[in-house]
Amino acid sequence: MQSPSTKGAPDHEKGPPPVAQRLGYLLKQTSQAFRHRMDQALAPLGLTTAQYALLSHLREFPRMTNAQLARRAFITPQTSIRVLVGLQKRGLVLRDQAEVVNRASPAWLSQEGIKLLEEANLQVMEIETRLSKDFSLEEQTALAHQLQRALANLAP
Amino acid sequence: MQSPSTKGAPDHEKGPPPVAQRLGYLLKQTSQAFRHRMDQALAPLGLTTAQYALLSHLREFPRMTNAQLARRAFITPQTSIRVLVGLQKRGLVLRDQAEVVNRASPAWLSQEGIKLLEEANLQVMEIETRLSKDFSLEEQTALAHQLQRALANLAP
DNA sequence: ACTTTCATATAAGCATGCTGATAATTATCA
DNA sequence: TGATAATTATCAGCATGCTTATATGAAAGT
Repeated sequence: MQSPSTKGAPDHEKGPPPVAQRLGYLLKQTSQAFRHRMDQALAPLGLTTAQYALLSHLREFPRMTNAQLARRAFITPQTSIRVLVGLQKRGLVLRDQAEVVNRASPAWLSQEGIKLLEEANLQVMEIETRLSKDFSLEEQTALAHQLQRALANLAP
Repeated sequence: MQSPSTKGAPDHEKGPPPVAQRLGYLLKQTSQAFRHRMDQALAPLGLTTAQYALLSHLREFPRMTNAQLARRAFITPQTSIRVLVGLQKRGLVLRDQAEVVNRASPAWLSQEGIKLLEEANLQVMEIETRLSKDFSLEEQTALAHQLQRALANLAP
């Protein structure tokens, strides 16, 4: 089977490289694999990756509003509100209507939420470690820096 | 604002590092940004990133069946069939029921599909280039290799 | 004071990723 | 041969990302 992209031709006539070799594709594949592992590890706790992420952010910075949470997680507020309300209905996250100031309603973790998050952290750190298990410290920071550069390059 | 994860404490008591510093999170963020750029660039052509990926795979290896396509793209066949049928309904992808062998129905691009893909490629290669615009060739391959290693580490 | 602008919350709809099902066909083995 | 296993296509349902849209307070400008 011969791909049309690999036929010899002058550069200006050549199409794009095979999908499997592109950085963007590799990035997606790796990130997807990571997400998949996370979902599998968290499922027994009744959590998804997005829910775990939201709990984690809220643990680091309690009393964030939905808008702040969304900015921190780099998702739209419409996406985060759904996850937030879901966790609130399960009693893992609390929000006090009485505290609403400027239309913004701060959220924080319940005791139950903190407990569940800590259980989840055990699973997640294992995956996080596994991802870079044969990376030296230098390689880990190199990867992080390169991803940050790539991210910056993509900014508008 | 002080995160609970950054308080000084013996290692065995310390919680996980801040979310924003974790490799998995950075990976997701970068991949998401890339996907976002892709969706924006492809929208004027009426294509999504997933549709573009499917068209690209099919251009490289025509006559793949849905199952083969899914394996190549590392997604489930249930996901790819939806995208495939959508493209088929728009006439960008063709599948001949008469050619069904072993229950498998091969797919390929219509002329229109090829044309649209080639337009899309112009946009996409620009983003792909932009991602690594200030990377030396060595840095590019280093990033690719590290992502491949991480991917392998995550494999079951 | 009135209007225009801004930030927030939240709903709704679409695409894509997943899992869980079904049905059909082929391959395999007892 | 007849039962069991594997492969394929495809449906349905759920979560999460996005965009578009609405409502409501707060702030700023004229």
